[in-house]
Amino acid sequence: MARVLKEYDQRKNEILDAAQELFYSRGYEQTPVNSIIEKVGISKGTFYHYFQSKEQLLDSLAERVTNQVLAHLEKMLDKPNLDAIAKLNLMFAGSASWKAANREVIIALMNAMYNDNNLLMRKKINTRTIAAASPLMARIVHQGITEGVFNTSFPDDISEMLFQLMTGFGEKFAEIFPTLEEHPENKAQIIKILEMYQDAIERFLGAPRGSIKLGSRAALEKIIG
Amino acid sequence: MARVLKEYDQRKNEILDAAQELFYSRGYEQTPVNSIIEKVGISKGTFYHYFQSKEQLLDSLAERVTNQVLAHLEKMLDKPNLDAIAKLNLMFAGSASWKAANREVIIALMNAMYNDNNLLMRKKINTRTIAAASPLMARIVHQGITEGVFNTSFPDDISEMLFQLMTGFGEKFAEIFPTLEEHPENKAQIIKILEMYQDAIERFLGAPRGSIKLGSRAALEKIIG
Amino acid sequence: MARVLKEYDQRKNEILDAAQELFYSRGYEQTPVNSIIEKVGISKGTFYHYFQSKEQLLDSLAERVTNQVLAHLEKMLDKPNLDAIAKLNLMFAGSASWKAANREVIIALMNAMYNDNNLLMRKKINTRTIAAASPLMARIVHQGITEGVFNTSFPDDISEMLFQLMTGFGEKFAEIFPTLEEHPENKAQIIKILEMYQDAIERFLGAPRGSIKLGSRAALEKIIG
Amino acid sequence: MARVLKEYDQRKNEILDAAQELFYSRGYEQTPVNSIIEKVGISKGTFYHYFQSKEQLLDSLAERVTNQVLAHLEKMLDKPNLDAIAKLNLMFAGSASWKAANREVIIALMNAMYNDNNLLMRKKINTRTIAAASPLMARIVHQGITEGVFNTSFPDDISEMLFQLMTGFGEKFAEIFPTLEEHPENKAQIIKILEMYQDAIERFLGAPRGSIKLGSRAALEKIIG
DNA sequence: CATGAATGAGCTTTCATTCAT
DNA sequence: TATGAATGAAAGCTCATTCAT
Repeated sequence: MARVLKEYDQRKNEILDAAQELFYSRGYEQTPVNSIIEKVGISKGTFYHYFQSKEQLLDSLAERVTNQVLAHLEKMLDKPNLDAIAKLNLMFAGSASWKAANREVIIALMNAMYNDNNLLMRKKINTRTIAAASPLMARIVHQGITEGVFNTSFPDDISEMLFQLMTGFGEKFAEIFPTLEEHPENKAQIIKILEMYQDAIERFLGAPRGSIKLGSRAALEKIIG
Repeated sequence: MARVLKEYDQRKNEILDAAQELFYSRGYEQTPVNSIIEKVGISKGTFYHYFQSKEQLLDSLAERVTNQVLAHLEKMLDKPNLDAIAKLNLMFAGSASWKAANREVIIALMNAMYNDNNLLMRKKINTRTIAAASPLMARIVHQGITEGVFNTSFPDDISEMLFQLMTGFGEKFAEIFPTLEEHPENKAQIIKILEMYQDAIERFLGAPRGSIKLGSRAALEKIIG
Repeated sequence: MARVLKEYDQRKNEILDAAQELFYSRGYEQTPVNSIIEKVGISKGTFYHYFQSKEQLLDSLAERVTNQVLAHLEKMLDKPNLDAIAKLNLMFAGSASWKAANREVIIALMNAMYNDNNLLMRKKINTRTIAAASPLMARIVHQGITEGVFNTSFPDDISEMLFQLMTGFGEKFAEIFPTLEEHPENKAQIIKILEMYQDAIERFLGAPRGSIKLGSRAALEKIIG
Repeated sequence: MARVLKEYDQRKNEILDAAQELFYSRGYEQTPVNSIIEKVGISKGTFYHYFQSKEQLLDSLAERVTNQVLAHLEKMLDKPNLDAIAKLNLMFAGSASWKAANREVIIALMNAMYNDNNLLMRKKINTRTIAAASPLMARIVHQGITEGVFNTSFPDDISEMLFQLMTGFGEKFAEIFPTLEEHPENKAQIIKILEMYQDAIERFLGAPRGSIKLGSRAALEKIIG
């Protein structure tokens, strides 16, 4: 193999990129180190020059994804004059994977994330994201209470539960979405479930009926047709 | 090895028993078929006589566990003159793993189930249980609506969400519980979270404040001290 | 590869035989498991069916060699009417590798055993042999004391030292022997060193001058010419 | 890493120092080049600038150790008016590792040298030391013969055998010494074996009874208590 | 029904050494 | 002199599954 020298960080990210794609599509356990290095075009030794083990690579990956998500969230929420409900809806809409424009990408993403081969990776990313994002969300909940639009006795602990619900919705959506092509009648069910989760979050937070949007109707229509 | 003849089902259940214990304690992927047959005291050939593959064994196991849980639930709910809230609380209390009497057993169970090595098995059992138990719960929700104590527009879909919440509480509990020995101050947090989940379920269902009990206070005290 | 079924012990010994030959000729560390299985004509899995690890194979091998040596010694010494000196000389002569008839075999054996690639195996075999054979030798020493031909205050500990000397002689012999072809004048040195070791053993044991023979002169001549 | 320029020999010795420590504590085969360069704080390239290969480093190390030992011996024996027995005892006492003051250091040294991971290094150092020190010892033996206190027909070859015995004693000592803490009763055995080796050397050289001391009783007591 | 020897592709990891900079 | 990214052959080992008996 021709020797190609690169900057440390660049090479490291190349490996992380390749691993992310492969882990998403095949799962962590089902992805041999060999596949990763082939994809990057490096040798075994180079891989282990950057990561002590395959598992450590998974951790690095989870860390990177979490940081990206968080940076995205923080940037999005950095608008002082937004009210709590707007911020929350922004958060939901922003983190919703469906904002992506086309079906194929979404299906790929769904298969990637909500796949039994990927439970470990998902768990790691989820745990880290929840830990890091909970304070952000807690701040929004407090703001909502101050604004008089939320009403809950558990502003600091509630965020974890909200994440659970969102994850739950994500899984349910991922379960039904791929069936739409063959069973267009399921479209109604998706909408119903969306409304159920929105209703749940509203009740949870004691927010006004119809205030919470897990995604704009327009965005949803764009995807599920 | 001496040849031992046994009734087909008995032998099959012996294998399932051994596998269950090993999968719980080490995880599915981390348990080689060899360990299972050693534990049971049978040969390779015998194992593959009863199960086509290791994965098929996992499925059988998930099915068996689900059936047990379900039988338990159905038996428990087979009391026509119980009101919906009583039934729901019975369901929560019954499925709560903490009803077990002593700390050690609970810690073992927690480590068994809420362990990253066991994500796949947990997922399979969860999915099956939710699918099978949702109709049961839906019936209770409908009963509650009829009785005028519940108020929701999604009586048929809500049960899945309720299971999610319960699982979520289980995970949170499993996370904090083992720390109690060293940090008794976390006891307050467990109680707070319990109350949060109860509050959430009440709000979801539109049930009266204080009506839902994820477990009696007495039972909880018995365990967390 | 065609599946060839064999009895457990037979196959195990086939593997030990192959390993012994390879370890002797190349050394333990320098012999990959792959070479062993190729030589035997079995698969990786079969190898690990019989031995948990490569190191465990080495231990088994050392054990087998030791047992063979010991069985040989015990059989040889099982003559009640032999006096101590005769027994000891028998032991030396018997264990002397040079009793083998021809040069090539001896050179091969020498290279096999007294080779820096083989230090670990040699050490393991030595340690085991010494531990097992010391009591045998101690008994002879005691017999000699009783017969009035030996005189030492350390009859029980001396055997280990005797083995050391024999090993030492073996190494020295192995060092000089291969040079004889090119430097026939070294023949005298070998004889001198042989006499030195004999003299040393006699002095240790307080045995009569000229009583100890590490090998008959005739046998030696036969080999070194 | 900042580029650090040092005198060639100084840097080379730094590498040798690090390697010596690591080889002693982990063994040659078990010490990767990476560990050495990390310890020294240099790069891969620098290492290979000073040593062509890892094996060549081992040889350099063995050479250095041998030279140190030899220099020590020569300095010690550079006293014209000492008689042969005194010189020999000085040699034994001087090379005995137990002259070190405290248990911990000795145990560390024992573990370092008499460890199966270190057979190769030990062999190399031994071989070199024996080759270099034998003439020194032969001179002492000749002196002893002249003085009428030694009596042997093999003054020139005997030294190698003496080294073997000393090594043998060293190994035996290393075997028993670490057990003393738990089994104080082994102390008597150590003393007995010491006496056996002294007796052997005396008989060997034809030296007067009680003349040879592998170490002063006082020094021994100081260590084994 | 039961045995257990046999398979072999596949895994992760190691590490002495090279070489462009 | 010095750096450290890159190499890649080779290692030991795992384990679900097969099949002759």
